[in-house]
Amino acid sequence: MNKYRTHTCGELNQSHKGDKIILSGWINKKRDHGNLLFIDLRDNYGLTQCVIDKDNVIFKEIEKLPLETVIKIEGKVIERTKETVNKKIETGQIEISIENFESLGSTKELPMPVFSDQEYAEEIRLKYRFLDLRRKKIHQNIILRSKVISFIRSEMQKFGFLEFQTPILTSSSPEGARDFLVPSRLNPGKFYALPQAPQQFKQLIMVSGFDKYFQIAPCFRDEDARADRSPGEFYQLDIEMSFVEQEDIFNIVEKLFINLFKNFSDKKILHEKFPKISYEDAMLKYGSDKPDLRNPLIISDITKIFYREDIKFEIFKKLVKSGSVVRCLVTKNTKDKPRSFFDGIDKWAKEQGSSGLAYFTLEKNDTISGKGPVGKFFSEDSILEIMKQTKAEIGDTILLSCGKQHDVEKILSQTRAKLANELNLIDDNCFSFCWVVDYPIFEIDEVSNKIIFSHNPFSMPQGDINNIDLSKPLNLKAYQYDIVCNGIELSSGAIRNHIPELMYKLFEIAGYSKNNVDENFSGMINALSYGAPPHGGIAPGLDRIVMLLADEKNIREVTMFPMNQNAQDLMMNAPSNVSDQQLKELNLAIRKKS
RNA sequence: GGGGGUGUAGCUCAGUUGGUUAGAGCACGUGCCUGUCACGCACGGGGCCGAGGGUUCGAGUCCCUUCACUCCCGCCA
Repeated sequence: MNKYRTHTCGELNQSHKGDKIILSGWINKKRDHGNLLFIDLRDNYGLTQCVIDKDNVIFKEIEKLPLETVIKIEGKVIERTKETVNKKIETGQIEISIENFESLGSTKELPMPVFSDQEYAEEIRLKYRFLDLRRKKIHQNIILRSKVISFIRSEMQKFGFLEFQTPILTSSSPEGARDFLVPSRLNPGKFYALPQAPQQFKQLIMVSGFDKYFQIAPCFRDEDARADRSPGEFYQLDIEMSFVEQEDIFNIVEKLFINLFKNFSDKKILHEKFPKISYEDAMLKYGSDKPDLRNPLIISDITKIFYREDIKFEIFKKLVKSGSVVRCLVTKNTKDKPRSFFDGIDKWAKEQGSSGLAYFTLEKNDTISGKGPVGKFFSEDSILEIMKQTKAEIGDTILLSCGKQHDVEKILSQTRAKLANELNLIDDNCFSFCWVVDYPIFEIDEVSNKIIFSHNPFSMPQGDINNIDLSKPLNLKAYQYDIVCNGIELSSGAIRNHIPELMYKLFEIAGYSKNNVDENFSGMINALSYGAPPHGGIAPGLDRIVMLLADEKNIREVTMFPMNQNAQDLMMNAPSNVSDQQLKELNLAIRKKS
């Protein structure tokens, strides 16, 4: 209790009847009857209706206050009559009879209303974020975020993890995303980089013997934004453990996630033991390494069928002979969908940059046949074979894509999501987690045609580490894994490669010489040479976890002060120009645009 | 870097085939109203129709250019 309030706006009820109280908060809403005025007073904790009539000398004054003025109200708690109780708010059993008030903070005309469930343009919301954050939904989202972080901290500590901070100013690394750079005043011409993740530090923490580490870690990547990706910065629950195998990490993370999601959401968790899907399987069955398992549609490879004589689909057959694959999706019982539906899907697929989708619906009269634009190319026998391989039944529709494997995977993955959406196949009231495992260490870069690391260069190859066959690098799998929930990639992690000699060999395959590695990863490689424990970890994205729990589609809805798509903070005017003096101290010159 | 969508009052939006004075709700101002909780009623102020150029007798509306925001692709080990 102080001079501003005896209670909050969310706590008064009949038990306070007759009490003299003081509340402070914002004027959320006024209902002015001329001789009787209702004010809904709002603070972080709730709403309380306050009432005053014209007999009070301050009536005229308080009547004039605009919405969102901050006021202090002194008054008495009155029990409402039965007819006037408001069941929609916590304090609806009572109201405050206003005896006196004081304006604590006046307001200019509002650029956006606070009391409204309407959607507003992003620009105005970000510029006046402090107003936007007063609004109920986003206010609750931010509170949820805080509670989620507290919960995670307490769980991790219970599991025996220690929380450490790692440097924000560190060195640039050649692998991965574009770095944010910070010029060094004391070392002219040199730059720090903000960490893309505390990857090397967390491994160094293990080498230092701390055994189990976690951190709610800020990560900085200078890449373009998406709805589920903030520009600039985001947070990870960074975890690393010593003397562990992949399965140990899985156990900890599954426990944490099940507790977390059960605690903060009523949605059903489909598999409490997260299914494990190999990268290869995921790419085949879902066309993506972040499959939404709520979606029942599965992709099948039917390339081989196109070698049959009794299929006359010459375009596909020709492509298959030159190395293309044919894969398909099956929609159940869609025989009554109008032709325009599937033509629309085909048209959409072409707009996504693919060569389109062929389709036919399985029909049975005297014989089984394919109905639709390309159905006539398939004999009854060939259709039976397709039905066998895809488990399709009469009345189902087969949608086919033919092309390079990578392109087919991509378009069928998108089609899978689109069809599920349009056919309403996804139960939005559940969470479906899975592990994607067995990632390849290397892949071929499409542009340069060279072998590059497909994910993390620090991951441990699978197999006997004393005797790994490096002759076919593209076949090498890593102890590398992702958690996916409802089609959203929540995190990736790995058992790390803690053996310098092996690391040099892998880097060599990706085109880095020993000197090169020594230079770029000196901190890591040096540390690993002085008795490093086997270790591994993972780093779930915190913002995306909160997004799922808050049931939001956009990451800015769970971020307090986000930047816009062009990485600008409209409220603080960042980034901004700096003085010549500052530039001079940093030995920097701005190059004029040509 | 590329593609899509949007841009009209402080906010959310409508605006017909190109037609004379650009509308509504909320907010704001004035007045009326003693039980509302999205209070109600009346009146009022408020607009470079994102910007620039063009077509036309005439452009919020059609064309071109450009800017801003947003979604997607590229990118994000």
